[in-house]
Amino acid sequence: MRKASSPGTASGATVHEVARVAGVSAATVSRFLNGTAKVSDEKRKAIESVIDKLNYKPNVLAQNLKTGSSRTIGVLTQSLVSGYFADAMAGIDDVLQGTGYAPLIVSGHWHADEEAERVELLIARRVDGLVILSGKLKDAQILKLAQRVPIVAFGRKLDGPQAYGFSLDNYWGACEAVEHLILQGHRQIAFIAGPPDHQDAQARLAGYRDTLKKHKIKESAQLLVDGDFSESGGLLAVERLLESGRRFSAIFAANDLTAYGARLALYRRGIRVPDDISVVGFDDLHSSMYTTPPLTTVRQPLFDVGRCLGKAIVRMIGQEPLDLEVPQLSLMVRESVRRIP
Amino acid sequence: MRKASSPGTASGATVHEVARVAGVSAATVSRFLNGTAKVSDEKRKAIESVIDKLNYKPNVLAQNLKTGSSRTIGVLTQSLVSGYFADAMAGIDDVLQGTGYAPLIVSGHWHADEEAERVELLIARRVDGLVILSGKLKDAQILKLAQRVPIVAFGRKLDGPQAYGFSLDNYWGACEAVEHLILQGHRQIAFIAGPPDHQDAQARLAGYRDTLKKHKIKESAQLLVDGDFSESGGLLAVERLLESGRRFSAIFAANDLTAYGARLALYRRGIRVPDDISVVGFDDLHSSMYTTPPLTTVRQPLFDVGRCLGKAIVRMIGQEPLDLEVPQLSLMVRESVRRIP
DNA sequence: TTGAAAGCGATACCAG
DNA sequence: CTGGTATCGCTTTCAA
Repeated sequence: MRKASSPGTASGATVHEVARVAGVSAATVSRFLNGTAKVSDEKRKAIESVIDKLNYKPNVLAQNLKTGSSRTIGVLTQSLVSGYFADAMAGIDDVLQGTGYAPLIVSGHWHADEEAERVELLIARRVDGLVILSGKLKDAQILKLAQRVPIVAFGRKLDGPQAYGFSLDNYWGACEAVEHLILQGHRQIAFIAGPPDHQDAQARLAGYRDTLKKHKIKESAQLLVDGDFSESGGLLAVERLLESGRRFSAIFAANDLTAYGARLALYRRGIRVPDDISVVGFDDLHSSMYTTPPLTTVRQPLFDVGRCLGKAIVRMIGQEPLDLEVPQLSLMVRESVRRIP
Repeated sequence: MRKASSPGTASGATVHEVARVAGVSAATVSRFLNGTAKVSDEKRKAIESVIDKLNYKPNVLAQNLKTGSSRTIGVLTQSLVSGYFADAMAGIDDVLQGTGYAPLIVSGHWHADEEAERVELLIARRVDGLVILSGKLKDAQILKLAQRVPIVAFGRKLDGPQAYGFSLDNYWGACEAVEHLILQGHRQIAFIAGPPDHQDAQARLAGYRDTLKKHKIKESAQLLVDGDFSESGGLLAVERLLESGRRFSAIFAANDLTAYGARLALYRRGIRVPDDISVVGFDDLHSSMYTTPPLTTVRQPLFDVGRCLGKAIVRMIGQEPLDLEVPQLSLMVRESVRRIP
C-alpha cells in the first residue's frame, strides 16, 4: 500500500529526511531552522542545500503540537461587514504581517452569548492571544478569560496581568463636535443618540449634554431622539424630529451611519444640507468623504487602533512591556455644517 | 499537585487521563468522542461523566497533527476594508458556522505576487481548502495550486479536479443597467470605466457598448471615460466629462464607489441628480440605499456568493458533488434615474 | 557543536 | 466491542 499523500496535501519531506540526506541529525536541522543553537558552517551548508533540493517546509501542525502554540491571534469583532470594524481588522492584519502570527477572525454580532461561544472556539483552537473589539461581554468575564489567554481589548478600559484594554475619548469627541456647531453659530442642536446600553453612545450623549450646558444652552427633550447606530435609525429619528415641530438648525448624529440616514430623511423632505440644516457625524467612515455634502465628523482612527491592538497583543504574548501610543480622535471639518451669521 | 500548565494555557486533561480515570483505554475514549465505533453503554457513561468532571477538551493541535488537517479554510480576499469583499466574507463565515471549519483570512491587495505569497502562507498552515475572491492570479496558477489544495474561486470560471470557480454575469448586469436608462428615455449615456485589466470591468464596458449598439445609439469617445473603481476616480472622471463639453443626460458608473465620486463631482458643480443627470452604479453596496438620492444600481448578491463559495469548498473537501445554485445579479431601481419624456 | 531519544496528545490499526 | 501500540513531524533535554 502506498503511503502516498493523505487526502489533499502534496506534503513534502520531513526533518528526518532532510537530516538523513544532509548527513546530520534531525535535531541539528531543527536547530538550524530555528536558530536555537550554533550549527557548524559545513553542516549549515549541507542542510541549506538539501532543504531547497527537497523543497522542505516544516509542518506547522507538528510545530504547533510540540510548542503548544498555534501562532495565531484570535480576533473577536462584532460585524464582518461594518466599515468601522473592518478598518480595525485591517490595522491588526497590517501589524501582524511578518510576525508569524495570523489572525483568526470571528464575529460576535453584538451578542454576549455568541461572543462567549466564539471566544471559546478561539481558545479551543489554541490561539496565542485574543483581541476583542467592543462587544457586550462584561469586563469581569474578560478578566476571567484572561487567565487562560492574553487579551487586548478595544472599547473598554482594562488593566490586568494578562489583559489590557483602552478606548478612545468619545466624550471628548462629542464635545468637540458640539463645540464646533456652537462656534458656527448653532444653538438649536438636535442629537440622535445611539443604543442606550452602548458605552460609546453614552459618552457621546454626555458630551452633547455637557457642552450644551457649558454654553448655557438649554437642553430640549424634543431635540434628543433615539437612534440605533444604523441608517434606518437615523432616518426615523429625523422624521420624528421634524414631526415634533421643534425648530433646530443642526443635527449631531451619534455615528456616521445615523448621519447618512438623517441626511436621506432631510433630502426626502427637500431640506438642504447644510443650507437649511447642518449635520455632524461620528466615526469618519470612508464614504463620509464622499457623501453630498462631505460629512463633518469626528474621526476615529480605527486602522491605527487596529495596529495598536496588534502590537499590544504580540508584545503581551512575548511578555514585553506594551508601551503603546494610543491614537486620538479628531474633528474632520468638511462641508455639512453651515456658519450661521 | 496539578500538572502545572505549560506556558500560557490552563490546559486540561488528555485522553489518557480521561481514560485512566474512567477505567477504559484511550482508544475507547477517542472512539466515543468521534463516534468512530460503538462503545458499550456502561463505558460511555463512565467516560461522559469523567469528561465533564475533568472538563476535558480535546487538544485541537494534536488532532490536527494526527489527522493532517487543520479544519481551516483559507480565504484570500483583496481588501479587508471593502464593503464588497466584506459581504462575501460574511457569507463564507455564515455557512462555515457549525461545520467545524474556521476561515483564515488574508488579503492580497490586488497584487499577484502578494496573493501568491499569502496563499503559500495559507498552505503552509495546512488549510483544508482555499477560497479565492477575485484577484490577479492567473487561472493557470490557480489550477496548479489546486493540485495541492482544493480551491473555489469567485470572479473567474474554473473547472478542474480540485478547482471550481464562477463569476456573475457582469455583462448581463451592465446591459440591464443601460437598458433601464434607455427605457427611461436616455440616449446620451456616459460610462465611467473600471480598471482596464479587470475582468468584471471589461464585461461591464462590453455590456454598455453592446446595449448602445443594440439600440442604434452611436457611441461617443467623449462619453467613455476612465475610472479605477474608486470614488476619487469617479470624481475625476466626471470633471473630465464636464470639461469635454459633450452633453449627456446619464452616467453609468462601473461600480458604486465610482458612482459616489461621480455624484459628489456633480454636486460640486451644482448639477442635480436625477433632475439634471441620472446616475446608475454597479454592486449595490449597503450605503447605496442611503445616498442622496438612493442609487439605482446592479445588485451583486455578495453575501449569497459567499455562502455559495463556503458550501462549495466544504463539499469539495468532503468529496461531495458541489451542486450549487449560483446567485444572480439584479437591477435595483431606486431614485437616481429620471425618466426623460 | 552534535546526536539519540523522549515525548506533545490524539487517532487508528491490529489482535483478541 | 475493546485495549495495546505505533505514529503524525517536530522540538528539546541529556549526554557525549
